[in-house]
Amino acid sequence: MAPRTAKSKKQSPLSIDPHGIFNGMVVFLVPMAIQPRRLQIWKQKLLQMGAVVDDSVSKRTTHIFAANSSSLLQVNRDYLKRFKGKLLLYEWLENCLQSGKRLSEEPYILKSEPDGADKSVENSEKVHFESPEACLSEDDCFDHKRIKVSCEDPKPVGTVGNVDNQRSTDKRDMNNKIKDDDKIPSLYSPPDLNRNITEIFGKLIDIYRALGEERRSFSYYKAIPVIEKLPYKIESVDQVKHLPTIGKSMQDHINEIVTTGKLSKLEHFEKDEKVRTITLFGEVWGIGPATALKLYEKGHRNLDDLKNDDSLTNSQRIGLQFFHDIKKRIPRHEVKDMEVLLQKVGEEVLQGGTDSGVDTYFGLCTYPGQEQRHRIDLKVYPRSIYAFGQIAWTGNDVLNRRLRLLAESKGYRLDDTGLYLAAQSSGGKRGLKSSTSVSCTTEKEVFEVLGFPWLEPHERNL
DNA sequence: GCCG
DNA sequence: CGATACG
DNA sequence: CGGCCGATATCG
Repeated sequence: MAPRTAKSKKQSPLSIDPHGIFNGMVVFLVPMAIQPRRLQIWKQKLLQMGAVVDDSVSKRTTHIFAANSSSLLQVNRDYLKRFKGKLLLYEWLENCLQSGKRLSEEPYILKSEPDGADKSVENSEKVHFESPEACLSEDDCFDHKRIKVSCEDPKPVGTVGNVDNQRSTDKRDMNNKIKDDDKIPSLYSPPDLNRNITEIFGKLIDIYRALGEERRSFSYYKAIPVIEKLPYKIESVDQVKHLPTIGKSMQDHINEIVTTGKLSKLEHFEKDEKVRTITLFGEVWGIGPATALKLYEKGHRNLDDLKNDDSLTNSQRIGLQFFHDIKKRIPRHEVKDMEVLLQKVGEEVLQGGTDSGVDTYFGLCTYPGQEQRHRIDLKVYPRSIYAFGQIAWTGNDVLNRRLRLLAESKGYRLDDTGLYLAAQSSGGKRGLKSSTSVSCTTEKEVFEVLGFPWLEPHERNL
């Protein structure tokens, strides 16, 4: 069994903003020539942002959306004749969502053909195409257009379980420095057009956490990916009003940032010596608010002071030692390579003798708000390997060396990637529970079972 | 911090 | 175990 | 107002 399976995150009921940019609209969507999935997304967005979506055209309908004029044949003629609202191309919707604004409808108006109902020439002119020669038929034109405009709907569900592909462990893969994520904004490369905001929010995460305000910190933590994935640069608060996780306060902050370029609240924090110090301490892997405060009150004021403190745990010591390295992001393609390697290593180390086994948790986290983050971590435990998101780290050098050795024997160089393999094994309830009745209750036992020489913590050179 |  | 921490 | 992530992972 996997030590952990992906959490199937239930779709949080998205908040509905009756004053969103689509407010007042009563909409009918012509499903023809549209992928059901896209339709579903649009419907959801419309609802979310103040529109009403009907299953049929009625008197109250204000807007009908269609992919093209032929699609309108699906709509009852009589309804269409009486219809006084606007007939629009779906493109309008897409562009509104992309820009976050309610755009002018005029360029997107689709005329209904009262009679004859053949392909309308005017329509083609309303929406002009960059390469008309490529347009064999109207439908082709729309498809063409749609492909260029639309971004694939990224379904950020992490792949879970054993790797099913990518068996090759050639160096070729490692050296393959292709930037696979430059062009298409997707899950793996969010547009990130609002770094001015997310950067500041990121600092607030650390600050509030260091101050012990975990809840508040977590709010910013959740807000960042929401902002990160926006396909447009925020220029006004209005573009952000409807977003989940962005409430009054964050809106104010965003407003201040986009208008003044800074956030006085952050600057205030950064002027405070104590806040600055404990925030710094809190950035050390393994040091949280409680410890940070304790260290501060002990009189420590910088990282060098900490190095001489003997109260640090093993993890914290490593966190300190690799203060910068451990924050580095590992490119996805490298992580993928590592995973393959680690999987093999794990199999060798454990020889398939456990029921927790060597599983990989690979892909993007499905934790709330985290699914769009552009990062991947690797965590390696004695019995399991997690490819997880941001960093790989270790607390134990024995396994570290062993893995590194194996890695290098296969032509990988782990040093460059800042890969620190974890081996903070814990015994107890998380010991090896195995169908083959290998059971350990202490860390030492685990090591013995794994065939590692046991070293007391103080004997482990780091 | 946000949300219900 | 509770406390603490991470992403 | 009160509750709020993780079938969290680890440490002492």
